[in-house]
Amino acid sequence: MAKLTEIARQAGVSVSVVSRVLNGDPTVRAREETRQRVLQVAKELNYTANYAGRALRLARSKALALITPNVSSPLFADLLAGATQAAEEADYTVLIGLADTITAGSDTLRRLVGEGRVDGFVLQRHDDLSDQALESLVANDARVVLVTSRTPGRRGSVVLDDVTGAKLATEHLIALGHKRIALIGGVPHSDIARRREHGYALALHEAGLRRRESLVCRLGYTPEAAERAIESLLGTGARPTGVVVANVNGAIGALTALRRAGVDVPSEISVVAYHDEWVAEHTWPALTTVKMPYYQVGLQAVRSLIDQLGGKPAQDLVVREPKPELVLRSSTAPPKTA
Amino acid sequence: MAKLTEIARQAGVSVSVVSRVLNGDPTVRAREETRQRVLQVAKELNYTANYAGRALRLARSKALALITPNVSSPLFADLLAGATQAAEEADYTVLIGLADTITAGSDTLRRLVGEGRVDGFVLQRHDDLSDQALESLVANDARVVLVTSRTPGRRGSVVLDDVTGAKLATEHLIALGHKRIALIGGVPHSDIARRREHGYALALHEAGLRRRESLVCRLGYTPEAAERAIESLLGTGARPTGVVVANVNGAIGALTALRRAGVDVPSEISVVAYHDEWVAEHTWPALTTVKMPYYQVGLQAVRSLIDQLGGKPAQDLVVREPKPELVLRSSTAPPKTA
DNA sequence: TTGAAAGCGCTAACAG
DNA sequence: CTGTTAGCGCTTTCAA
Repeated sequence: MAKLTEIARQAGVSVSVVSRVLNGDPTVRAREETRQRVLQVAKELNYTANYAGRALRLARSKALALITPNVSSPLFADLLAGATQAAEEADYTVLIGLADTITAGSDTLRRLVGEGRVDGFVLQRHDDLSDQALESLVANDARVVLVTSRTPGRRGSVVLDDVTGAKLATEHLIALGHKRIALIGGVPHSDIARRREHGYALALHEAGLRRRESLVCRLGYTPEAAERAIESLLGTGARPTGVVVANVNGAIGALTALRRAGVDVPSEISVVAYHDEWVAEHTWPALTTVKMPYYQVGLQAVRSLIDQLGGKPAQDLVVREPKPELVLRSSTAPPKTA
Repeated sequence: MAKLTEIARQAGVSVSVVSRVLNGDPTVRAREETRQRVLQVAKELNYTANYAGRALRLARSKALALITPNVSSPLFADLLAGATQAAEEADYTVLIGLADTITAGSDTLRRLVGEGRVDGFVLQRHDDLSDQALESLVANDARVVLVTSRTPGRRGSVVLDDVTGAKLATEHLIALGHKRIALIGGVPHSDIARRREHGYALALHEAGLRRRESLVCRLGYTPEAAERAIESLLGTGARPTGVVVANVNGAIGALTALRRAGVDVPSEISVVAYHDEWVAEHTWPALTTVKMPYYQVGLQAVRSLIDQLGGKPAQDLVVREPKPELVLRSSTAPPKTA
């Protein structure tokens, strides 16, 4: 790879001029002719700045890491796309890290920035990483922004408008005439789960419906957890006629469990899922979902992060646009007895 | 972050000693006492080597990129896990890149290594990137290994044993007594598709069954493509009683299309899919699949790559272990008329 | 308007 | 057994 000295030699100028011209240094004050010559030679030699040299000199890598518990989801793909977009705008590169290794005691994060591999990161916490663990990991580090989840006593996060989304899902069932509506939510101490549950409760409350503790399950977002939730729901005396599942994957599990139990969807029980992804179109019946603006979360998160790295105060953002959107498919219908 | 000079000062030795001790330089020949002191101080100061400094000096980043058209699949997660494992063994880091931007004219790849961000990459080509385009991109670059696909006239690849896998899927239907077996394969010019089709043909041939051109569709691996394939298959005079779909996602689309057409699976048509992933358990009916060793592909690919970077000649590998495995679920049964 | 030179943190060849 | 030092490619201050 061509380097600065090479360009300088061929263009008959010094390296410093080359560097300044190539970086569009505002104080270029180089003769236009010289400038053109430098650019010309750089192009001819197909110059690309050596990353390590620059990083060493600037003490900044211009790279960010996006840490997630799970890459293999279309939802993550959206998040990534948004993050990548924002990174490009600011000439940053985004690396992806698996959160498996991020546990309370781990110093993976500190190492990543300590080594200077990345300047900061966007962290999507694992659902069962406690608030304390999280805080001990990231403290008040300005080089981190949390996504989809946040933690008390710490600024720097971008989350979905979970309450509006969950409320929308619940309202859909209410509008269809359902009165006994169950919630299959996340694990008890997650703030995400709390917000979604709040949206659910809000919708019930506004409709004047009673919220029954026996109708809310808090086992988590996996298909298996939802299967167990359905089993317990079917075991109760007053079966729900509709259920909102706080996650698509859970909803898929719920459908499986209902089918196994011989309960028809939607005629006996309606199911609506939080989050939309392509499989929802291919389940049986096809899932009615609420689509959330994940792309925006990624976008805002890295913008925030870059702002923070630039010294701006950390913020806690809630993405409200585009608004949560109901995607009507076939898993919801009016209750039989309505 | 603590740096070498700092450690040297506190330990009362020179930087070179520190560097050698910390890197486990075989020629350490340092007094055990000195060694311990250095390690001690390094730990106290929580030292981590600055990445840029090292990369600049060594002219190697010790990082690899895994380039893929699609992160959002459990299959990719497996690949990644394998790659990460192998990378760790050799003290490399793996970055993930999206292949969207990798088109014929693009210099993204060249740039990545040109900048010195990565030393090489594992490339999973996009299905509709032609052989020529691919070759023009990677030429005979020793810093690249191709996964799941390969291209004539180029060494350095790791692929699945597609023919055995597809053969296994087909044999399963044959064993159930099916005679008219269709294939929903990949796009025509893909070498992956060719190998899978070959496995299918081989199974038919060994069983003495005739292979009918009207029963093989080559529209690609997406759910939509498979839906169209099913429609055309149902339109033909002699309907198949079993179909092997060369990809899970396609199989999910196939199930949707069959349901829409009112064709019962498996009583009227059996469906078996190539590749296993969690959704297969949750479709209706649950999909019988052939599970392929994706993890191993990732593992071997980065091992190969690291070998190549070390100057060893490029190889073309086929992963045969663990063997393709039939995962029996509910989408296959003997044909009605058997 | 341009050039010389220092120095980012590290490794390794060489000298003691 | 340990220290000195050059230099990787780059940016930037200072001088010309």
